Amino acid sequence: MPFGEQPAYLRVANDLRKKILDGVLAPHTRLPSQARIRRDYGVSDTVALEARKVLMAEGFVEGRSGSGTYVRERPEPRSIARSGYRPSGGPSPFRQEQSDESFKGTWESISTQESASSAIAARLRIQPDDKVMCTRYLFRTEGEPMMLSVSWEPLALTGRTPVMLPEEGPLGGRGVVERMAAIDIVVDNVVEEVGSRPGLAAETAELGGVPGNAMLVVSRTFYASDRPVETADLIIPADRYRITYHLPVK
Amino acid sequence: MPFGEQPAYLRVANDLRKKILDGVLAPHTRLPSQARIRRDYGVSDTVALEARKVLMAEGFVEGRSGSGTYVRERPEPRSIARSGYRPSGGPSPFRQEQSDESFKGTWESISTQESASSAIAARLRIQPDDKVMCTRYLFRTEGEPMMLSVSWEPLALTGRTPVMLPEEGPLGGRGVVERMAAIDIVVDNVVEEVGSRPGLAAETAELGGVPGNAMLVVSRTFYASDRPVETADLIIPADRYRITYHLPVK
DNA sequence: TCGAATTTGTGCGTATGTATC
DNA sequence: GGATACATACGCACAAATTCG
Repeated sequence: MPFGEQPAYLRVANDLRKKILDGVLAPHTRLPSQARIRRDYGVSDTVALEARKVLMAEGFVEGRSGSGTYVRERPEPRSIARSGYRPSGGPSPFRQEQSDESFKGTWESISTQESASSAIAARLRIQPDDKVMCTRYLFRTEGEPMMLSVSWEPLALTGRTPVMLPEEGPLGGRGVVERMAAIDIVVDNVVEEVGSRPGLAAETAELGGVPGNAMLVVSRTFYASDRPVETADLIIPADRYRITYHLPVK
Repeated sequence: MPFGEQPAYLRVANDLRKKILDGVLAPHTRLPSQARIRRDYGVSDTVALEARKVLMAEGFVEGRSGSGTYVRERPEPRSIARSGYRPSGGPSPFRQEQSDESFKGTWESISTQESASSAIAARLRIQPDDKVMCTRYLFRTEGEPMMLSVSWEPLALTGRTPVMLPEEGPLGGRGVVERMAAIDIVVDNVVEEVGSRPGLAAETAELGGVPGNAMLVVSRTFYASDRPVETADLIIPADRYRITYHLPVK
């Protein structure tokens, strides 16, 4: 690569990106195939592959094995409502009610009993290696994977009660607040810490995208007055979703 | 790759990631070189390269040409409180920027009168090209740039009042809620939308980092009952900060 | 100061498996 | 089934940056 030039795979990626942004390659259309790129740009297979990888990492295109590489739609990120504040009186002019629907999708979950890591122990204010019930979720909306979630509950609270398993029994899948109420624990406040970090390979494999795509991570802890009763990490693709908080101002 | 297995480059990446997370490979230490990975894991050059690329995309390591691939330090992001809910009813929570420890710092600002873009007009529910007061902020904590902010207020509300300029006059720098109260507008709720996107060159130049580094973007709108009175974008480096909401559970 | 060895980053050609059409 | 396309994988070459004797 002579001085001052950029790598061939970036030159190809830049040209294809420009065509996408200019609308020459519209959403849902197929990118030139790897073999086609090789001929069109006079580059090797490797360069054509690397160029496609760049656009995939940037979220402009997605590869479908056996079919082709397609330009992705880049819709305005959808909002996920994280608090249900309503102004008192009158019909609410806000749209959170609709965003709430986004959580009405389907989900899969699996629960396992584990020992608390030091990080989780600190969040739940228990001792490391204390037993916790760990539940992993994959939420979908309209069949599309939307959110990964890992939840931890101290077994000291729920062990040997009907709500020990979050998704089993009469209150299965009813949420932390209702389940805890059933064993006389009043959940009355929650702390949510919102951050963003690159997605891990295991996460992007489930939610779509490639390793490194930005994820929104919500670390949520429910409290019964001052006592933590559940903590969870919610992992959400940052390019497709935003998180909305509606708060009163005192 | 037989059914049920994962690609070799992910197997290698997973193993190296585990060593980083377990502390076997501490920050600032060198990862095994590509040639070394090839021998250690019995894989090809391509696989070793791809594995390193995964870890680089995930932000765990950074490559230095000619020198090696090094484990990055990952400092725990600091929290920025965005809601001052107190179970016992403590001090008034608005204008966290000043009352909260994490925001004890300095800021610069500059205000200009502008015409509302269509996006801002929609957020403030005014007509495009209506006049707005636009104020740009750069917040610092301990001298470190922490947050960029751009705020818009409809001049139809504040024009020809003492609070027209957010940072001037007797209530300068006192926050939206107090300033609006001075002209008999009761700000009683706020919506914050948290998202993440790659930082633009202009933003990373002011906040540090390189273009493409993830930024947390909070789109905040203050309302007087259902009327928008101010909207702002807060732009925060995602690798250094998280945003904390403390909420009651109904 | 010089030069050799190492390491990353880029690039090439090829082969194979598997998904889709 | 055949053709096409993507994804993974192997082996190699070379330039640029760094390290070290």
